[in-house]
Amino acid sequence: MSGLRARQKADRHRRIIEAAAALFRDAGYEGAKIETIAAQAEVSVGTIYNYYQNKGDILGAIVSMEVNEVLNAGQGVVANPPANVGDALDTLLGIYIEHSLHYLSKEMWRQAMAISTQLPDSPFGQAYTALDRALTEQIRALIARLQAIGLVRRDIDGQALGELVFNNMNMMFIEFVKRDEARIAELRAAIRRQNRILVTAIAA
Amino acid sequence: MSGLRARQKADRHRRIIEAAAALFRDAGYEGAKIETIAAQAEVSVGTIYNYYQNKGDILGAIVSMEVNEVLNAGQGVVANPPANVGDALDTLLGIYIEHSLHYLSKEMWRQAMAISTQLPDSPFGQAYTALDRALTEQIRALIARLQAIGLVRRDIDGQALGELVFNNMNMMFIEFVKRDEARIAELRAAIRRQNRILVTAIAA
DNA sequence: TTCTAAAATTGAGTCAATTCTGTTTTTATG
DNA sequence: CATAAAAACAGAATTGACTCAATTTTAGAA
Repeated sequence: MSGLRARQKADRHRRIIEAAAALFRDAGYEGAKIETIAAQAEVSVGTIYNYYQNKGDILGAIVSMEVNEVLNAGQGVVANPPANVGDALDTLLGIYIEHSLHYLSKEMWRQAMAISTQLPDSPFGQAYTALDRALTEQIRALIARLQAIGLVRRDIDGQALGELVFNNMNMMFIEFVKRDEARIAELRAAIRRQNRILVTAIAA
Repeated sequence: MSGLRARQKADRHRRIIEAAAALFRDAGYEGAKIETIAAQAEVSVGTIYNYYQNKGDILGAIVSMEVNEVLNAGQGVVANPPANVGDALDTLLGIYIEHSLHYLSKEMWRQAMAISTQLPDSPFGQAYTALDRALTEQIRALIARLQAIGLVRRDIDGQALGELVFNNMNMMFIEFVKRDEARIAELRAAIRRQNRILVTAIAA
């Protein structure tokens, strides 16, 4: 049961994703027609829908890969954070933000975010929510680490703080991808300014 | 130039919105077909597209009315806030949240939010961004008021704090509308818990 | 090898948003 | 009042995501 069929399946998955990624990049999400993706991937339209529930799920698969890379990169910071609360947060969030436009254009992010709120119960909608949670959890882990080191007061509610920091960054990121002319440097500066309030409140 | 034509125009606008609102409520956003809205409003499909760029903009008009009511209600709190930082924030955000499901179902919110990120440059996309800014501004105004009264430290960056509070609430609200079973009371409690960190940091 | 049931693929067909083009209504002017 | 230009309307045609019944391919038993 794991021979030819499984190999073909994996291969078709890959071909579909590659075709879609290329087209999303070149023509934008709306501009990429399923029919064209199917032709590029050398499968039929029906087959695409056998692999993904809808167009959004194809984008979802690409987004998930991207965010998982980001999560991986973040691990390093959590394990070995800068010896200063503000810098630690800035470094972790900086990784998230700088990585974010590596494979995905702002337009792709806009679509992905839109789909995840529009269809929260679709495979991608659930995956996206899980990714958000994973990012929140990583921030919370960083805070816990800083508390352990003694850089953050122990009596701070780490869970609530992690949510606050993530929610703020995420909302700022949403606004960022909504404006094509917005620059990463400005985004990071704005978030730093907002976090400064927190940093002074929680530093040990 | 301001006689019959203008009156008919206003009347058609009203009829379209009323028909759409009723249908969105009964059949959901996706379930409401433009053709049906047109029939209900006694105009043709083409006419609807003469008044609104797309289906989302119709929903947008409804959402805007709702949010403007909320902004109005918020004014009262800003003018006369509870004599305690935590309660003041909780009261204002509480008004936002409690009002939010008055005319709009969670499904309608999901669609509205999705459209506003998907098409940030459409009429509704821009209007939605403006509404977000207005809410942020109102929170900032409350903070300024609390600083004037002496309940919040004067050296706090009111702008950044306002953004932080709004962004966190908004993100929590997004997660709230994504889960049909989520309850308002839990949402408010979670936000209160997050804000507690801020409150202790900024109270004079 | 040959056969059969299960799994997967195909692509023409459906459905609903949006566009397009010709017609009608309104306004402004002589 | 007549009339031409401008604005708005109607609804048929287009478009593109998604479905589904028929066909093909695969796995494994005989």
